[in-house]
Amino acid sequence: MRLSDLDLVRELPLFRDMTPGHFDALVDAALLQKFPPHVTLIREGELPDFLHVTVDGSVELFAEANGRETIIEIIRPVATFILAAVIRDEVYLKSARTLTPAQILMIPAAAVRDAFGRDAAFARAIVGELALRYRDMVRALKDQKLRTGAERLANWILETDRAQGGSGRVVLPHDKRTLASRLGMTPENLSRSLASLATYGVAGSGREIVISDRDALQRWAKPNPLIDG
Amino acid sequence: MRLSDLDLVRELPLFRDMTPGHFDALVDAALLQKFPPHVTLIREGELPDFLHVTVDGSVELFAEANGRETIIEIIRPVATFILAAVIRDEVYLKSARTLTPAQILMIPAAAVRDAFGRDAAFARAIVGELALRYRDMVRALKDQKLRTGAERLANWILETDRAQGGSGRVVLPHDKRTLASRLGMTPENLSRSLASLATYGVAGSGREIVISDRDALQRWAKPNPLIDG
DNA sequence: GTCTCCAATTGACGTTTATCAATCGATATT
DNA sequence: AATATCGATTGATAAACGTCAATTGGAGAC
Repeated sequence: MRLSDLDLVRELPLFRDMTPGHFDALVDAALLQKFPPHVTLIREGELPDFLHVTVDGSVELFAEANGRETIIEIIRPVATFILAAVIRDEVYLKSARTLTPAQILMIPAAAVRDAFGRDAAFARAIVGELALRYRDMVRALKDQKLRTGAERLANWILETDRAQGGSGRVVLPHDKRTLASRLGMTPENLSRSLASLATYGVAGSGREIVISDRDALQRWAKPNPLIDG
Repeated sequence: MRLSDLDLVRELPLFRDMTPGHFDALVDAALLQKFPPHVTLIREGELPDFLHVTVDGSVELFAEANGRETIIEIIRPVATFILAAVIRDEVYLKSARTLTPAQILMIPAAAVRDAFGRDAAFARAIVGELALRYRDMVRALKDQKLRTGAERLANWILETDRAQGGSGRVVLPHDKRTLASRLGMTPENLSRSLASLATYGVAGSGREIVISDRDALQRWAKPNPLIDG
């Protein structure tokens, strides 16, 4: 692993306050692997072997039922995923697949549980991380149950603009079909919803969306800090 | 607090393995209060003061946005709620309101955080609880995104029958409007969905639902252990 | 027992969303 | 440059869901 990558992992809230020796033990037991795009890393229903850390590239966590499939969340560097399954040692509820070429640090589940017992700071960090993730899921559920598709899209645009610096120019981090699945709609409806937001000064072309009248968009979308974060 | 109630709390996975002294300290700092039905205990957006434990009665956790309102989950004895907000010391994302007369044990947030630092077993239990709740939220989100309203209802009936002993007679634990909100639909649509399940041998009358052909219902509802638990 | 009240149901209608099919358009390939 | 490819868009239609209004029906009040 490149030193710079290791530093990035070290600075994650989950690992930041660990005793150096314990952190080294985790990293020593870990594997750093490169994957091409569209590779399945994890299949829902299987038991967890590793805690995964996305060092580079992005990963979609999705779930299937009946013939349908939906993206639950998208992981981008540097972040961990499937922590809850590792902690409980129960089957994955989601599958994981690379969206882009990706570099993933895989830490054996047993090593994580061991470090949890030894390192109080790590234990605290795990609790904080789990509570954060829980809250993210609550937000996502509220988003889904309390908003229409167009509203979810509008608020996603506002939120993503904020995350990208607030310039009013949003660059889509992936496919529109991927975004549609994350937002809980079909690609067709994403297209139509985006077109309908033109009324509020939103113009999309290719992978770029321009917000020309943020006030109008906000008035309509009613962003909510208890949903959008 | 009655001894039997205290025993019930003591047996919760969250407290079961605590050192007796630490548990007593928590309980000493706590308040046990009785509330009438339909009383708001917590308002979303406020900062947490207490970890709540439902000792008796049931509590709905709900959220509002725009003019809409939806139930995120329903807490029944004996269980804790809003643990994640207490851990992170961040605002509630959900409001809480009694559905029935209820007895609630309220443990000061500071005491919980203190016990977390002192008692390793308690820390482990908190992690387990949070991971469990996280997974419940993932399941709920999958339920919402991957199923239609009628499918959610059918699987809720199957799951509730199982929880009630599998007799094929399900007794609704609350209002139909409450159930509708939990399932993410309107009361009107719940009515219609239930009526449509007659095709698969489901008959509802008042607060009782009878499953006369479980196989047919299961074939149609396609229950999924990675959603329904 | 009758009345009142309110949840539940039913009907009619409009909106939101999904599905199927066709077309467009940008990118990559040869 | 012509062409193949695939994501994105558009159109038409149907299913799912929400809303408004009216009615029903059962539990509690008197």
